[in-house]
Amino acid sequence: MITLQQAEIRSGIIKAMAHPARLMIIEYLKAGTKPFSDVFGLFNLDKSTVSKHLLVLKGAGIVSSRKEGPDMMYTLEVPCITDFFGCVTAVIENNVRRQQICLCQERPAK
Amino acid sequence: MITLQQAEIRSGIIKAMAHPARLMIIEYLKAGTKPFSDVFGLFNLDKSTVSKHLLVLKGAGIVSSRKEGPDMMYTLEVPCITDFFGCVTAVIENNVRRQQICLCQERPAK
DNA sequence: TTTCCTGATGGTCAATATACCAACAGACCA
DNA sequence: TGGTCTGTTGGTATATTGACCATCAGGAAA
Repeated sequence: MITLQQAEIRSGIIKAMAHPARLMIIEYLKAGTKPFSDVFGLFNLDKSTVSKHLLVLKGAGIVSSRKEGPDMMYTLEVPCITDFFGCVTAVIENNVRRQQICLCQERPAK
Repeated sequence: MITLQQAEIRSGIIKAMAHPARLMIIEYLKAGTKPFSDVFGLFNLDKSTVSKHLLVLKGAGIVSSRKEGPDMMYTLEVPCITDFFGCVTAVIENNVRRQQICLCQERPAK
């Protein structure tokens, strides 16, 4: 059985992924190292907000950064992270099947 | 590229995992269906707190519940979730290697 | 030097998450 | 009918998160 301390460390990593913007950043960096400006361009968010999201991912060890000329380059350190999304998708599909959530439209009132 | 809507749905699942107690519950239920009382016994937490954690996991579709006699039985619906922990462990080990965190003891002051 | 350009940091505020205790609800037993 | 066992729900207090704006810091260009 996993200890509470182990669970806390793990949840630190998972918390870092638990935000839509950060998931999008992870997906985006899967294609390779990108400059901050490209990541920023994905969102309608303040620069500071995007910077902080990247800081969270960096703090968790999921991405790394390195200065390159005027740009700050961000790299996904642990690509296996994205393998997990397959399972998350399985959860979502299972939920849809069980009609716990519906992505298409409301069910007609009975 | 993943859409914002997809990212929001995914992050809902991941948020549900992003708590030490809920990670421990997931690990625990990997061994099979268990009654509430067993899950409760893992923690020094109020009954209501454990019940709410289970509700979060259930809401995300990660576990399901079913009444069995006097007990409420909880089942892990998506065992692939735990495969992910291998990657999380890889992140942690990478962090340790890079000395971003240290599980053993403080480095001597230089 | 002064002026950009790039991105990080600090402050603040609203929303969310998480814990506890207390009270409740359903099933079964006395 | 009341008591007990099981787990859930409601209320509340506190901590954390995430957004914005404003400001700052470092390097390149004028």
